Amino acid sequence: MPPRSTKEISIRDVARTAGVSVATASRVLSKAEYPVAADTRQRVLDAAATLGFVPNAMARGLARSRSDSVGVVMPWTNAYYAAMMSGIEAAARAHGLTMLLGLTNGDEGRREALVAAFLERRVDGILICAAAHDQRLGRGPEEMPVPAVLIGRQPDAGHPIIRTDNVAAGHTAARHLWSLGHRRFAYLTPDDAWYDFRDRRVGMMGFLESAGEPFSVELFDGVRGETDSYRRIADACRNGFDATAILASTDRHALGALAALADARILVPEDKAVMGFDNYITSGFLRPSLTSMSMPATEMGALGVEYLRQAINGDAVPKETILQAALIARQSTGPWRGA
Amino acid sequence: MPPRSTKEISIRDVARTAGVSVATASRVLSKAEYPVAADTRQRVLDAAATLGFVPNAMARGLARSRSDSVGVVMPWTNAYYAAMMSGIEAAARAHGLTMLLGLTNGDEGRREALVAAFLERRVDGILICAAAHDQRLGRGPEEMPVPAVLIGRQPDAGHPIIRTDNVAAGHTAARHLWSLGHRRFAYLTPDDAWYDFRDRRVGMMGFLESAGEPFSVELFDGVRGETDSYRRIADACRNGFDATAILASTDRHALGALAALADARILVPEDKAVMGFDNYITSGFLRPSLTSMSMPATEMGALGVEYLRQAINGDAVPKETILQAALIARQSTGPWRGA
DNA sequence: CTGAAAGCGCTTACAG
DNA sequence: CTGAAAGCGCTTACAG
Repeated sequence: MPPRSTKEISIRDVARTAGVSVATASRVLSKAEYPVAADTRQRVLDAAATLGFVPNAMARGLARSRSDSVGVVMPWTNAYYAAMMSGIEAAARAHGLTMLLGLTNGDEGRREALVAAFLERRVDGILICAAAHDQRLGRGPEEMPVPAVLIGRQPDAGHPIIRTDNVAAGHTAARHLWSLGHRRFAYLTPDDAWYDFRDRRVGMMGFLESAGEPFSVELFDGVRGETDSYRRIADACRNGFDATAILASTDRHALGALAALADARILVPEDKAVMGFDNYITSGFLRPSLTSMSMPATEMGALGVEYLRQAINGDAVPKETILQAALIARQSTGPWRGA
Repeated sequence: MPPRSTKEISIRDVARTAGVSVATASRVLSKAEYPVAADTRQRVLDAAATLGFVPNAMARGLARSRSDSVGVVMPWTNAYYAAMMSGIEAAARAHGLTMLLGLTNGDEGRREALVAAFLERRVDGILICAAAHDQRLGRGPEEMPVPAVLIGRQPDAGHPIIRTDNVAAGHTAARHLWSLGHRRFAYLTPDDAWYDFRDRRVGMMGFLESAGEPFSVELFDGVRGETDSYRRIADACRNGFDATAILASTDRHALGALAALADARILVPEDKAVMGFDNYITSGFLRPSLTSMSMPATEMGALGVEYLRQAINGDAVPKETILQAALIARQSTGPWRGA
């Protein structure tokens, strides 16, 4: 492999070829508004094109103290975060920002390492997408030399935050099941340490307690994924599982539950109803199709970048923005035989 | 919002505080191996810590002509690419590389724009993850000032490429269905323009033609997603659909087919078998669970970064690396009543 | 083991 | 409308 030429062609070469100063070349190349004689401008443009000039963003960033980039820290790349990422990327592109992506893979200790790395790269802003379970407080605005925006419920570090009203989502979900006649509920969740899952449960309980009729709730916690969910519900079915409405804290949990019920020959929705959160793209094509609360992941991502841009421009940003989830009713919740 | 202090604390401040030259400060701060007197080193480290020094990666990159970053262009953030991204991010982190991410959203014209943007940022290498349908040739190694690696089948632009043997995957899939007794096949696909989907079909045909017994294949093409897939199979069911083995070019297509069959009261796998590609995380929890060919997406991503690193170091990289998909047999393909 | 100095490629007051 | 020059914050031969 031949060594790549050590000297890149620079704005100085462009200036020389165009017969102008570097200052002028810089102006036509990057200050659209700056007044430059038309023919001078053209000469510079031609020279740049001929030489195949590719401006060096690091040099530019160094000179301007601005990198036109944003750092994004995310826990994983599951469907929920993938949707968020898609919203972030589109908005970043729209604003001419490059997106630096870092994943914590559930190790929230890595979050600070990622933020530090982004800071070395002098990103203009940082987007921190919650791993819902982290109780740790990240650095606050004082220790953060650039604007940061949080997406998803997480400890209040003092940055603007965008999140979904999961209490309301849980409330809506419970009300939907209740309206179909259900009074005996089960709630499937990994852990109360995950804000979103706890909020959904709290919302459910809130509705039930305000409904003014007797009800029961069986809590299944420590449920990690679809496999866990499957096992727990399969076990329950063998031991007189009397809940008729299973509210799963995610569609993936719901999927495990649906599979367990199917294998136990329990009909959905005739015998028991199942409902989840996230409205995974696949959920409408399950049989029975899965009722779910659709989360505004893409919107939160796009809004996060928008806020970041505003903050970078020195504009004010709402301290807390709360979006709502939407009920997508499907076959898994009704018509229910008991109703 | 108070204006952020315009002057960041620099290595010069660290040097001054430590009572050494900038050169020495630089050496202890970024050349671990460089011989520096122990106490001098400590003074620099202390000064840096006290001042809260955060090295400026743009300045560093400018001086070293190296950014320690890689650009990644991806079509979307669906589950397949999300897995790939996860592999890329982990490998990049392991090598101390920052990942810049750009999405084309299916608009392959944007690929070149992304590459150009990455080049301005002077990434050390570029990973181009195929949108399988693009026939356009990207820039070749001559027009690419940094190493590039392609992931996924795409036109040969001359860069090292890592891909999955989809012909073999199609072959394996067909053989699996054949071994269960199926002779009448259907293949569901968006379009032959997508290399992966065409290769899977070609592999299937190759197996069938070599099997030495009569067979039939009904081709469903132009099938875009699960909704399309549902409609097409629902239609077929109404019009004497005689294939017994439905091979879908992705699990999402398979999902639509499964739903259509369920709604038409056609039993899977008793009456017809269904099989897909991708082995989506959910496929094992469908009822019937879905047999699928598992793609090495994460591995391809990780390997891509590995190759990039080698190329950046000037080491040779295999021109073409072909990984294999794995058969994950589940209920949707058997035991089949006809066998 | 340490330092002075040139250089990386751009931008931007400042002066004309 | 244009240019000379200083500066952004680091690295690295070169010399000692």
